[in-house]
Amino acid sequence: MAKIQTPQAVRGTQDIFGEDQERFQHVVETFERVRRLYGFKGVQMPVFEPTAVFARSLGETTDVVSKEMYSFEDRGGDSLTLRPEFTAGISRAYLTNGWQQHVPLKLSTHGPLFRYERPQKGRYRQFHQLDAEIIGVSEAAADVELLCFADQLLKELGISDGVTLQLNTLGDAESRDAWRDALVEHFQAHKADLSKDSQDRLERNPLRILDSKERQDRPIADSAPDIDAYLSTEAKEFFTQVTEGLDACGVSWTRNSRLVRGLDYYRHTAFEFVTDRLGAQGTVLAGGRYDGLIESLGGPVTPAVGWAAGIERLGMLLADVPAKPMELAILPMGETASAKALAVASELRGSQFSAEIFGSGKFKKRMARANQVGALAAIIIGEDEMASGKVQFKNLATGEQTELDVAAVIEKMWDLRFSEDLDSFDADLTDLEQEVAQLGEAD
RNA sequence: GCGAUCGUAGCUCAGUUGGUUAGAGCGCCGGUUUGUGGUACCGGAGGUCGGGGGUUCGAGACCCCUCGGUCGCCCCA
Repeated sequence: MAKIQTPQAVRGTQDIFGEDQERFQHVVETFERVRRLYGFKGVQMPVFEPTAVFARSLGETTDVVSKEMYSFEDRGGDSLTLRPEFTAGISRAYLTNGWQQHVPLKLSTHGPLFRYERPQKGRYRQFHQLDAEIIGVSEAAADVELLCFADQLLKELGISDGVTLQLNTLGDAESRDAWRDALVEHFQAHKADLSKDSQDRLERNPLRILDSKERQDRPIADSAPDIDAYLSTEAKEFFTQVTEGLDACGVSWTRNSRLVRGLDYYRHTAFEFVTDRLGAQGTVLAGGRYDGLIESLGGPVTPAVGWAAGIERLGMLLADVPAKPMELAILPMGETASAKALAVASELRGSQFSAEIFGSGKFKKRMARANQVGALAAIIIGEDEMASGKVQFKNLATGEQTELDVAAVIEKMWDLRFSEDLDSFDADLTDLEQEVAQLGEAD
């Protein structure tokens, strides 16, 4: 029989395992913990939606819709699309489930998204995001709360160093249109000097010329008018409330008047947390206010703000994530002991201790393995122990070994776990004391 | 979609102007040690040199195509 060629993984997909998985998991767990602190409810969304959900909300002409979506016909002939982002699906759910009754609605979710793009580091065809949205609040307080959440998340992940929050306002619809006209006029006057890409953008998406990376565009983009002169009184007031709110919460930010969004439904606040540590994929978390989106899906005018963050990108910025060590390693000797090992393992696990059986291979090897997984102790079960009903309990830190029954093992483990916690508490305390001492010296 | 660059063992990489049986370190398995973590020493497995075609007496190396990674552009988290 001819041997078949093993199929390859689909381009731009990843098999996340080992250290990468630890990083991924750590990002998600931190997000889940912090979002509760802010009272965001979790929500699970379908991975695919009718194509219209994204086509309408993102706009038919955007790159995402026109060339990056995974769209297909199902067996019933309906056009479906693997979600390229969360916001549109959440807005659809808000309308189809009548979630208006829960307003103000604070939602968070995370999961895979799909875009047909050229893969690079930190950029995949199936990628994963964290997402947070506040629907139904038109006040700037929602924008501030969302940004505080984002800021705290990055701090708790330990990656806020070198990441800056860039902030801008796009004003309300009226301000935005006035500014847009002024920009088009400005760029039209310099059209001949713009790059070819930007000349295209002038037709399609003039705001985007502002953040062009093309060298020849920079002088023209830099000399373009800021929105400030075109902001209505209300829009100006809104932005002031956002920035004052951030200052009050101790969230640092910088104004980037060139930061824009291409889509029409974006209003007021636009922001990006940016790092220079990821090359071209510098944006780590981004979002803004999208008061016009739900209306574009056929719903009532509904204010909303949200952000999304790339899990892979956050994971890459993380310092080493220590793997959670296994607490107990069980080493049975021989057939009957193997059966006994399973029983002992379930008893230990039932008492909330993590335990793994290393049942095959050389004993010496298994002992080394126990050490490698970071076990606090090894439990050895052999002929002698089977007879006595006890096990050998070896503390792997001290090398001390005693014969105990399982109940005594559990007791001993509580002590061990407690003293571990105490040690790490002491370490934290020492760190704190040092910080305080340093602060004292600084004064 | 455009441009550039790279692809040799599980991983990180050597491999001379084209020349015999393609190497090293780490990791893995085994032995010295039949029920105890480390070190050392010894041994072993593991490669259709990403894939296909071409040039040549001879290709891991040169040419073409293709797949994939990476870096820019576009777009975006």
